[in-house]
Amino acid sequence: MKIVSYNVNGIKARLPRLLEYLAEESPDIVCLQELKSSDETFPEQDIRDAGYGALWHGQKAFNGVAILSRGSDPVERQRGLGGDPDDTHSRYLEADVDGLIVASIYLPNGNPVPGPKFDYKLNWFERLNERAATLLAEEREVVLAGDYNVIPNDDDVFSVKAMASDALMQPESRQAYRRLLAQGWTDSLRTRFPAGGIWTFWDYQAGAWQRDAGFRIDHLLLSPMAADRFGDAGVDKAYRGREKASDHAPTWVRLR
DNA sequence: ATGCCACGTTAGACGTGA
Repeated sequence: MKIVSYNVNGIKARLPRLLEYLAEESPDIVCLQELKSSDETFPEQDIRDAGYGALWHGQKAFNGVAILSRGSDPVERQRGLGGDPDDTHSRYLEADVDGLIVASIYLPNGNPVPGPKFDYKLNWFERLNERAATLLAEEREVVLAGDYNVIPNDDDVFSVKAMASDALMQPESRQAYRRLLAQGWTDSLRTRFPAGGIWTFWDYQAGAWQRDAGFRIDHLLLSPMAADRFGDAGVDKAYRGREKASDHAPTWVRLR
């Protein structure tokens, strides 16, 4: 089964690309981020007509996450993370999908550094890690899929120098990601491509796509039981080159 | 050092992204 993480950068603007993707690739599960849509304007019927059940956690203008499942309805387990009752951002959604636990994650960007947005990112990351530890304790097949807004290693970015001061590759961001992995999660794409050099995002600006100036920030983490079923992982890079594309490409893992 | 480009909101720029 193919499980996808796709930051669509606005589901209204990206709906033609998303429907194409569903029709052409027939992924089994799709975790979406950056819906930029309130709950009321989520295109439920279009997605249902494409053969997918959906669960979404929207927000007006920015953030927003969803989980799509081909031929079934995801069963909600949790929306939002615990640990901060004042957090109003829609960045986390967790569901049971045909026996698999799946989370769609949109971790805060955190720029500029330093500042309150970076503090929020690190705090949110700690809350995610607490949730992840709870999920591991269930000893089930779990996939944590999303835009983590973290470049894990120097070989996950086109230019270390160009991004050195960015929140995506600050030591604190990387350490939080490493602490998450150290709980026992498997980074699918890293497992498939241990030498790095694989990008999931290319900026709209400065001809980044044409220069292949990208980096890897969309990750699918597997619990030990899910990792036992690991088959393959990759990036459907061609979708980044289409008309009216998102700045992220669909990133996927295949479980046997 | 800053803007580049794109989206959403909402009718002129501005907030946000990364």
